[in-house]
Formats: sequence, structure tokens, C-alpha cells
Amino acid sequence: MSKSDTVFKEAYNQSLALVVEGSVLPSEAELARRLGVSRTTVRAILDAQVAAGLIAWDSRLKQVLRAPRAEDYFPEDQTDAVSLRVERAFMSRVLSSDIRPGSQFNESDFARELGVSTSAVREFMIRFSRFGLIEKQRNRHWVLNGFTEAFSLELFEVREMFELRSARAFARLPREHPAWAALDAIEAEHRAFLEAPRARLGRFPDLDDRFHRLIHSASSNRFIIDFYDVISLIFHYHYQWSKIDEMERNATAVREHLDYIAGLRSGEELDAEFYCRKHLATARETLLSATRAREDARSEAENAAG
Amino acid sequence: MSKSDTVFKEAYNQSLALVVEGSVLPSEAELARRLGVSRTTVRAILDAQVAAGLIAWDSRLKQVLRAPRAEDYFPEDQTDAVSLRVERAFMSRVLSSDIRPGSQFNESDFARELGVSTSAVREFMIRFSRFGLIEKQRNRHWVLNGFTEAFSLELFEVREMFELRSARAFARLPREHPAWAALDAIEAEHRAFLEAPRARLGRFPDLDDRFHRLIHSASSNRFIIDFYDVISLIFHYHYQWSKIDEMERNATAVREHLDYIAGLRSGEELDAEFYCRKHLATARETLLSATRAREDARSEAENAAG
DNA sequence: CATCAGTCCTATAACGATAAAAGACGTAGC
DNA sequence: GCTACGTCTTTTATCGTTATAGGACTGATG
Repeated sequence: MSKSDTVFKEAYNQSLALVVEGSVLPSEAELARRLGVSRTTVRAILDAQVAAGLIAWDSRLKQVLRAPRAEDYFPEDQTDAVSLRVERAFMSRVLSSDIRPGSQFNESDFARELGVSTSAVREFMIRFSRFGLIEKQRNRHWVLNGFTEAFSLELFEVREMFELRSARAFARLPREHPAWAALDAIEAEHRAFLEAPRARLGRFPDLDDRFHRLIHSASSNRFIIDFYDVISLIFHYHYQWSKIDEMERNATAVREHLDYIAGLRSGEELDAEFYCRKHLATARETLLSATRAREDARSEAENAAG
Repeated sequence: MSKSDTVFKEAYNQSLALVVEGSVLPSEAELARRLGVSRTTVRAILDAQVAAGLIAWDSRLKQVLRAPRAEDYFPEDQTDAVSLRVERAFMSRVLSSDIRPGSQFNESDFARELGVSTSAVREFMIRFSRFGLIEKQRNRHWVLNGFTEAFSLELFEVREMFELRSARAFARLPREHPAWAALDAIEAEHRAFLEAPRARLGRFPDLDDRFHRLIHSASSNRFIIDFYDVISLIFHYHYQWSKIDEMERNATAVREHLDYIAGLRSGEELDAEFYCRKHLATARETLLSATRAREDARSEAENAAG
């Protein structure tokens, strides 16, 4: 095989939303813009829609013939890039409790298990090594460091430094800076969350991510902003993994965010700093308790085995 | 082609230092340890030495027949891993003044130019992207951000945060901690430098690197320690590129390091912090002036061309 | 005359293959 | 009984190839 057609499949699925009976599809360039792909891919999608009998396509006229049915969609698992599949498989392995820190990791075994090429795994490992969970010596195997308590502590030490600095920078931004408008919008989303938390269950991680990224962007420092990718990834998988008390944790975080936002708005750097620290301390504890639980589970399993 | 035999060639060249007329080579395992390679590679080296008539090899006896000559060595450019060649070529391109920030970068052209495969370039780019000088959008080309003044400022902002924290942590280390002994050794090297700077010309970058890495290690934080790789790489190529006033700059840095060391030893965190800040300010200025000179050269060239 | 589609070329993502290097295991020699 | 060597297996580094996606150019169309 060669390059996978996940971009095509994902965009094809998205494009079906525009296929409304009796309507006419826009120009290729317009479709390309809306779907976020190139015109080449759009043309491939249109060809496929013709083949499926969804549309009639003659140059400028793209007439919808029938509404899409469930079987017109590509299965979801085929729409993710190989790299994403590798990432997910890898993270679920790292987050699972049976990884001993310092254990070796084999590229080709993992590739075989997932049904992808060794290069795909290899490139993932290289990309992933900046997250501090794996390391390698030249010409030797990769070593899994394990998602340990030490890792969480080190991660949060840097996060605190970076976010405090960013929060202070944010508080100093001139009032006409677009970041304030973005903050207003995010604050509104938070209030909506408080009002109907149940309806928005599972959508907090995304909001959380956007909130913290906005804060970090005020640093205007690519290293600080990039570092948030590490935190973001860890939290992304962490949320998926530990669903206990989700509602309560989210509610706490939302309230802390609102205080934090108020602190930023006050223009008093010390206020911003105070609420920033407070929120980070909570987030730190949440992550640490999960990390400890996993480490306990692992050592217990080892004792039982040994 | 497949995996390159640079490990073999490099180790072969090194092994020739042990080939002294009339002597006998140690065991395979011992050689492997000394050369830092596997026994497999050692055996390949011994085979090659036999083929070159350098030694007679019969099981445990490895009798040297003649001293190595100049032509017994592999040329130096064949002893570097492909990845290292890619790195060097890439850095000299980024550091050269004719890169416009935001310009595109083509994997296959670069691969053809260097005579390596596209995968080699690709893996390098992935590895290198954590240095903040390049970026990519999915399914699109790489973008060179350029080694601009903004880059240097952002780099130093983070460096200051990390090194100050590390220096404070260092000052707090208990006196029996091995880091203090390492610091003693490095201090002695600095004093030797002051006494005979000319004899040690060109060897300061290595000393500088080891000194700062030692400081950073006191943070016990993998993210802080890893970040020093970024700084180290930038400085490595920067030193090679800007040789003006080298002696003077080195002498200043050595004196600042000695003050910094004294500050760490005093046990007063404020002292350590003061001299740390002072040294970092100098380093920052040095890098910035070089960055500005390069940016000026570029815009001048562009004006001349436009 | 701006927007659209047809066509073609180029660059990237992913693959599988191969030689180099690492490493494991058993046996021989001192 | 330890150390060293012979042999074999496993794993990585690097390569070249292929299908997909991006993008540029050009003529057609309203």
C-alpha cells in the first residue's frame, strides 16, 4: 500500500451533509474551502458521489439526485490517518497500568499488531519522543519511561511556570487586543456549561483546551505555546481514561476558570496569578491521584505475579 | 541501499589507535566496551583489520602485524550517520542569511541534493520540528520559520526561566551530592582555560555545554533538561558560524562562569541568581547581535535583488 | 473579466525490503 | 567456573517505490 486515502474518506463523509435532495452543489473551489481539502480531492469526492448515484455532475451543474443513506458513509475507523491510529494505540498502552517504567519497546511488533508499516510507527515514535514518555539510544531500542508520578510532577512544574507567565502577560494585554473578545466568548461558553452541565457532558475537555491555549497564546512564545501540546495530549487521554466523578470535576474546573477569567479581567496581575495557581493546583491533584492509582494497580499486579 | 555502516567505519577508525606494533588486542567484549559498539561490529572490524594485513587473528590471539598508515583510515565524511549529515546541511541552510522566514521547504529536493532518501530527510524534519524553526500543516509542505530575532528572544525567555530555577535548585543541593564534585572538576577546567586560552581555542563550546547541562540537571525535570538540547544545538551551529571575537567572548564567558560557580557555592540563592542572570544577559546579547547582523544581510540582499 | 473546470505535474504519506548493528545462547578453553 | 568466542536471531536505519493529496496553469463560460 501507499499513502492512505483517509483525507478523501473523511471529507467525503463531511460532504454528504451538503447533499440535500433537490439542491445543487457549489463550485469545486467553494467545496474545497468548506471541506478544508484541495480541489483534487473535491473532484475525487464528486466522482465518487456520481458513482454512488447521489448526484449528476456535468461540468458546472452538480444536481443532487437523492439524499444520502447510512450506508453511503465510510465507516468512522477508516477516516483517521494512520498516524492517529498509532497514537491512540500507543497512548492506551502507556496509560494502561501494566507498563513498567524502563521497559523496552519494539517497533516491528507494534507495527505488526496494528497492521501498519514500521516506518509509520517509527515516525510516530520520533514525533512522540518530545513528550518525554519515551527515549532512545542510537542504534538501540526505545525505552518507555512510563506515565509515572514523577512524570506528572515534572510536567506540572513546567506548566505552572509557563501558565503563570502567560496569565500575567494576558492581564497586561491592551483592552483592544482580540484575545479579550475571545475570552468573552469562552466565558459565555463556561456559563452555558454551568446552566446545563448534563447536556454538555463530554464536551468540557475541548473547552478546557481552548481556554488554556488562549491564555498561553498571550505569551507570544512558540516554546511555551508548543509545550501546551504535551499537556493537551496527556489530558486528552487522561480524560478518556478516568471517567469517575467527571461531572463534579468539570463543575469545579468551570467555576475555577470563571474566577481565573475574572482575575485576568481585573487587570491586577496578582489576582490573575492567585486564581491561576489555584486552578493549576486542582488540576495537578486530579492528575496525580489518577497517576498514583495506576501505579498502585501496577505494583499490586506485580506482587501478585511475583 | 539500506542501513549505512557508519558505526562500523567510525569504530574502525577509533580501533586503529589500539593497533600498536608488537602488541596484542584485548578480547572482543573488551573492545566492544571501549569502542561503544556491539560485539558483532567488533568482529566485523577485526575481520577488516585482518583483510588489511594489520593483524593476524586466530581465535583468542589478535597479534598486531604492522602499525596503521594514513590510508588505513576511512575518510571522515564517511563516518557520520546519515541523520547527522542531514542535520548539518539543514542547519547551514537555516543559518545562512538567504532564508526568508515563511519560505517553503521541499523534502525531495533536499534529499536529492544531499544524496539521501526522502525518509531520512522526513525523519529528520520530524525530529527537528521540536526546535521551533520549522512547522508543517498536515498533508502540506514544511515551512521554515527562520532563525530570526523573535526566535532568539523566545528561546532566551524560556532559557532564563529554566536556568534560574535550575540554578536555585543547584544552590540548595546537599553538599554531599555528586553534582558538587562535578562542579569542582568543571571549575578547574575553567581555570585552566584562563591560563592558556590560546592552547584551548575552539574547545570552549564543549565546556560551556557541559557546564550548563550540569546546572540544568539539578532541576531533576526532564522537560527542563531536554529543552537544553534546543539551546545546545543553536549554540553549536552559532559558534561555528560566528568566529569574530571568539577569544574575547570566550574569556568573558569563562569569567562569568566562575562568578556563577562562586554564586552557587555561596549557598545564597540570591547570589546564584544574580550571576546566573548576568551571564545569561551576555549570552543573549551575543546571540541577538549575530541574529540581527544576519537579518540585516538578508534584507540588504533582498533590496539589491528587488 | 472574474470565476470555474479540465488537465497535468509535483510533493507527501505510507509501504515493504534489505543490510547493518545489537544482542542472546551455547560451547570451548584456560 | 569464569571468560571468550562462534553462531544465530532479532531489531533498527535507510532505501526506493507507489497511490493520494496539493497546487499551478490554461482555456472556457457566464
